[in-house]
Amino acid sequence: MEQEKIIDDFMRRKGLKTTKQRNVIIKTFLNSHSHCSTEDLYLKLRKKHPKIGYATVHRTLKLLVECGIAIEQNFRDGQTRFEPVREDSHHDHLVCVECGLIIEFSEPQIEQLQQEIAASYQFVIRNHRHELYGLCSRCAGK
Amino acid sequence: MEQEKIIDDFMRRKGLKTTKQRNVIIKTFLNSHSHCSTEDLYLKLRKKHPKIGYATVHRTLKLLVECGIAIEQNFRDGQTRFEPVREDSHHDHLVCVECGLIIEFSEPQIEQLQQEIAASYQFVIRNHRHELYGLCSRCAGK
DNA sequence: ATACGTGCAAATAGTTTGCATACCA
DNA sequence: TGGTATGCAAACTATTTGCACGTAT
Repeated sequence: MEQEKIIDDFMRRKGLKTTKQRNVIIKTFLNSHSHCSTEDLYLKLRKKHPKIGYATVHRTLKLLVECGIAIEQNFRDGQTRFEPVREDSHHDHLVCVECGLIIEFSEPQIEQLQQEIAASYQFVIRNHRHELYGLCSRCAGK
Repeated sequence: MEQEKIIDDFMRRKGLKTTKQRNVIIKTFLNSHSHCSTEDLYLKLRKKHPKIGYATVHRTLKLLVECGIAIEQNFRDGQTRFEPVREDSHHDHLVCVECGLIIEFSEPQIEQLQQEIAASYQFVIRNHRHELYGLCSRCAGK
C-alpha cells in the first residue's frame, strides 16, 4: 500500500522505530471511516488492545500529521479530529450542526478562485479549511 | 450606534442587566482591531480596569455571540478568537502560519458556489468558515 | 547496547462553573 | 427587594509531558 511506504520512509528518515502499537494504530486509523478524534480511535482500539495507551494513540496521530498522511480537522465540537489524506482528491466539508453528519465535497472552481485571491495578496497557500455549517436534509426536514 | 441598539434590545428581551463592566468590555471589543481572544481583551482591559475579571470578559464575549454581534473564530493557535460582525460585509481569512498575520478577503463567486453545493445536497447553510493558511508576502520573501 | 517508544499519571492550557458578595431595575 | 452580575478560585476538557520501564534496531 502506498501510504505504508510513505510512513516507512518517513520513519527511517527520522530514525523512528516500528512497533506493534504504531502498526495497529495506523492500520486502524487508515481503515476507520474518517474524521475520528484521538478518543474515538483510542476507544475503538481498546476493544482489541486493552493495554494501548491514550498518549500513544495521540502521539501516533501527530506523527501521521507530520508525515503528511493525516490532517487535523476541527469541527467546532471541541475535539480535534484526524482524517487520512488522499492525495488525489482534496475535499472540504458540510457539517450538520444538528446531528453531526459530515459530508465531503470538492469544487475545483473554488480551489481556482482561492489561488487567485492568494496571488493577489502575494500570499503562498500551504493549505486551507473550508467548512459549511448548517442543517442536513434530514434535520432541515424535521 | 447601530450595534448598541441591537445589544440593548437583546438584553431587554432576555431580562439582562446593563453594568459598567459589560459596557466597557463591549466598547473596548467593538473598538479593538478585531480577532482578539478572551485573553487579549482581558489584558487590554486590565490596564484601565484592573478589577475586571477574566470570567466576566469571557461571559460577555459569549453574550455578544448570542446576540449575533460577534462570531467565534479559531485559527489553529489553540485560542478561540472573537470578531465583531459587520452585517454588510461577510469575509473570510488568509492566515500567515509564520507571523500570525490575518488578512480578510471576500469573494462573491465563492459564496455563490457554496450555495450551489449546499443546494445539491439539500443542505441548509447557517454559516461557514473558509480560511487559507500559508505564508504572507513578507514571510514568503525571507 | 543504546536510543527510541510505551503506559501511566501528572501537568498544562483554555474554558467554564459554583458561590458569596455587589449591583441594577 | 429580588434577581442578575461579578470576581475569585476551583472544576473541567482536551491535550501534552516526565519518567521508569520495555523493546526495536
